[in-house]
Amino acid sequence: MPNVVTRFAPSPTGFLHIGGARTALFNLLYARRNGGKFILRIEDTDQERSTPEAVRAILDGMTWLGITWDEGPHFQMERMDLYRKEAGRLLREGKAYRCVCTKEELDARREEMTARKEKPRYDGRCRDLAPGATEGKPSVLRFKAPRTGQTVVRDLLRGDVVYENAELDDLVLLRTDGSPTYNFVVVIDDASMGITHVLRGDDHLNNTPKQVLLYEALGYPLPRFGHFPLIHGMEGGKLSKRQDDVSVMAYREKGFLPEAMVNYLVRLGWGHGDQEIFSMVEMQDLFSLEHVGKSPSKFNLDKLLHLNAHYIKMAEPERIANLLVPFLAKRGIDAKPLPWLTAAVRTLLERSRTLEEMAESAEYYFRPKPAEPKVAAKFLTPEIAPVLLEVADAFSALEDFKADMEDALNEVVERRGGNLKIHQPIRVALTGGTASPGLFEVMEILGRDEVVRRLRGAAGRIGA
RNA sequence: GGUCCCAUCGUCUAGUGGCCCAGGACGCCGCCCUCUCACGGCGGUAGCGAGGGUUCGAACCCCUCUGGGACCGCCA
Repeated sequence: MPNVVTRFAPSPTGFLHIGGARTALFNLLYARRNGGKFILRIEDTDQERSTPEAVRAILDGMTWLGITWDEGPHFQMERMDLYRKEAGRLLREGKAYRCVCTKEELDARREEMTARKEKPRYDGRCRDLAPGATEGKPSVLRFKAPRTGQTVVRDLLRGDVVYENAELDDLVLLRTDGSPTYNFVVVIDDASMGITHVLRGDDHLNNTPKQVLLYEALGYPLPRFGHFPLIHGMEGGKLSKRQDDVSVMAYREKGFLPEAMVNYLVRLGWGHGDQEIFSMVEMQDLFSLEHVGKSPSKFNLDKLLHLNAHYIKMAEPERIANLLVPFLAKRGIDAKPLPWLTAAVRTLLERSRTLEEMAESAEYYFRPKPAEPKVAAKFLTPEIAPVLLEVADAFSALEDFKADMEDALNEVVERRGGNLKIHQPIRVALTGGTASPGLFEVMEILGRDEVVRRLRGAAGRIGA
């Protein structure tokens, strides 16, 4: 048995969330760093909201990011017998009780308490009902939590957090339909799977004392807990679907590389001196809980973009060419990952922050792109038209276009007096824009005939 | 409203009592490189939330305030 076992336990009710991905990553890294095991568990006790598509989405997202698990995925729905058995045990031992309060009654009481500015919670009125009193009525099983004393959560990141038991609730263990609730199954699962370190988001900190009490009631050994801060949206507050892309896969679709994503995520809340760039292997070697921050961090797209640009620059052009194909397809360009595409990609590597940007830039390699009227008016002037034609003629006479195009162009410039500004007009004629890779690189990719064709086409449009 | 957590440049962070009149990165600005854009190089901008302590000495320790956040469900 490894001395460290961590887990990621998402509920399959949507896509893999940015925050969830980081939680998974931290758990993976902590396990790896300590020679431990990382388990994936799907928390699907909420049958209303859980879907197989969401399970798929979570698995896909993790796989894409390279967050691999050693065991699982386990599904809670397959472990029902265990939960029922443990629930029965608590009931027999007098550590849980049947509660016949209806949802409506509970809601009404909660509202009253809120109106009185009290902390809304269960008042415990079914706690000491006579044994037969709940017979035949629909009921839930509640945990009989201690009313006095304190529960201490020993948190790896926050130190000891003390809760008054009087503040804690008699939480529901089994619903009316007999299905178990989150706080109950999470304890049973973590214990039965031998989880040694429960590392999760801050939003669970206030659940933890309730779970600690359950561990004690069930007679399980306590794991270590660690709660790290949440990731906030760009405008502050929770990540919101309106303002932020919360789904990991949305970033894949926008043309982010998984290694950029993971690198960005690991730096959100964790640091290692001044280092900014981390490979998965480095993270696994260096990660430690002591260097995880305690305050929430805001998601910052600019920095992600910068990291993505970095990784695109560093990547193998062949790989990027392959990844680029679907992005080109989205723009109606049917490109196979040919050597030619790789050559084109090579020219775009250091001027693209995402694959989407690269696909956009690459358009002129595949089809002529007309210049914007303003750009055309500035660079494709009537005076320049004959020069364009002259350059086209000079090019079309070349045997070895690649080797001689620069000289040929210079000769034309010399003939015209030497200080002719011809590069930008040619760039505009060829690419439709004023920004592109080096002119001669672009021309090499396009090839002599296409260059001549576009030059003549542009000159012709000036006349018209 | 109650309970709990948190607080260094706009943002991500380094910093665990003297090495810090606070370092790196993103962004932004300027310069250099240059056929454009980008890359790269160089330089700059900007911060310890406030007030009290403790100490010879505080970004680091304590208290109060302020601000932000989480949770309070038969959701997870």
